Amino acid sequence: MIRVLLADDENLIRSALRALLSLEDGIEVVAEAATADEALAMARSFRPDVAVLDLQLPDRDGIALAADLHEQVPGCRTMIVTSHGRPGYLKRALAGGVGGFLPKTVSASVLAQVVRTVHAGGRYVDPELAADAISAGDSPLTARESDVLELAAEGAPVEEIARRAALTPGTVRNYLSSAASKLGAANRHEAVHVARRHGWI
Amino acid sequence: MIRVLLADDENLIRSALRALLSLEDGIEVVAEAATADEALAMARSFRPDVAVLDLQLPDRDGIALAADLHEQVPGCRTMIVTSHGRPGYLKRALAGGVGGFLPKTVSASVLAQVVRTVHAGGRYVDPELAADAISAGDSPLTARESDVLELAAEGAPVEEIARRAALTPGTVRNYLSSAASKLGAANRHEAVHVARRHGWI
DNA sequence: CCGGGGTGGTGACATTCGTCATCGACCGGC
DNA sequence: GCCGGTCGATGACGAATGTCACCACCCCGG
Repeated sequence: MIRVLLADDENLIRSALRALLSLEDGIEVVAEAATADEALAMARSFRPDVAVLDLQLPDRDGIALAADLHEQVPGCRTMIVTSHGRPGYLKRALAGGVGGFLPKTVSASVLAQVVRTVHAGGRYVDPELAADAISAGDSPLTARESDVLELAAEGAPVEEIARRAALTPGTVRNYLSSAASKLGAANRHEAVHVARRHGWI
Repeated sequence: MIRVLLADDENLIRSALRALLSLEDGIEVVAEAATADEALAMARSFRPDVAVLDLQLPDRDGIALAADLHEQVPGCRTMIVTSHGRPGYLKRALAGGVGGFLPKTVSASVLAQVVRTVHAGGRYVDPELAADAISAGDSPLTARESDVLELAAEGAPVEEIARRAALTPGTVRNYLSSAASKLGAANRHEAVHVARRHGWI
């Protein structure tokens, strides 16, 4: 019997997934959590075999949670289910030792199959997401460029970004400018959109 | 027996909801659709009592779909389930005759109860969303301001917005300026964020 | 019929932003 | 030890943007 932990902030989805997985032979949902912290606590006490995580949790993202789980609950394999299959996330997830990465558009039988695959130590990535990730490639941005672009995401003026990044306004504009040109955007706001679409910020 | 149509682009969620609702007495899922067009066609042939719609469908949003359903499939009541409970959407939905509006964070039992309430001709709105909507109030933007702000959402320069809106760049700047000041934003990009958060665009 | 509000426009002005050249410091690899 | 890349900064220039004042038109309600 594969013991599964579910982590998703949406109650409805969570209980729905539970209902789905319970219909499968050899799979048992032993715990549910709505936040990453809750999931971590649950995992420590219930010791599940596989953790099925949503990518976006209220307190932090599923990738960070997976890393914590691997560290604190050895023997618990992880897989991520998400609505927004940005290529960058997939790379980060795989680099973090996540065993499966699926969009929520897959069918229930695929989900159950992937739970089994991951439990057996295998890996599974949705073919379409994989294709996106390969064609999208790595982020061309440097670490600082990503930081600054992220701070620009809310539409704040350069001066505020500078304060929040502890940089000179001039430097901020340089980074934004180079980021925008790397992303083929006309300005930083379009650059934010491009980077978001690729999962680079 | 309440006959239900499910419309959600995410296969997993859809079949999970089906599994959930099927556990309830007196509720039967008679059709599933992944797009608005598909849902419309399904509804015409299956004549469901209640349509449970996702807010975001690939071809158009759940509110527009609900309007089409009311027109083309009389006797079919509608309710919307969503991950993103922006206040503006709720208002638009209720104005469009939608009977129920829920976030996906509700429990399965609430969902089933709301299906029954809506089927009986009643209305149900998640209390928290209702509170948000009331406190958020109406959009302070005029029709044109909203249009222009929406075109600005992708970070396009003023000139492109002007072309796409068939306006002079100067006029566009006037609208954006007044929209930003109404929203308490320092620039149009921040204004876009504020408007998005409230569901006004 | 008059006023107010929304729409669409013009012109001017100051500010912000994008771009570029250039500089120094630091770190890694060859 | 030198070279290249990233980080951080400065200054300068032109273009884009935000802001304001003001105009005209239309429509609707009082």
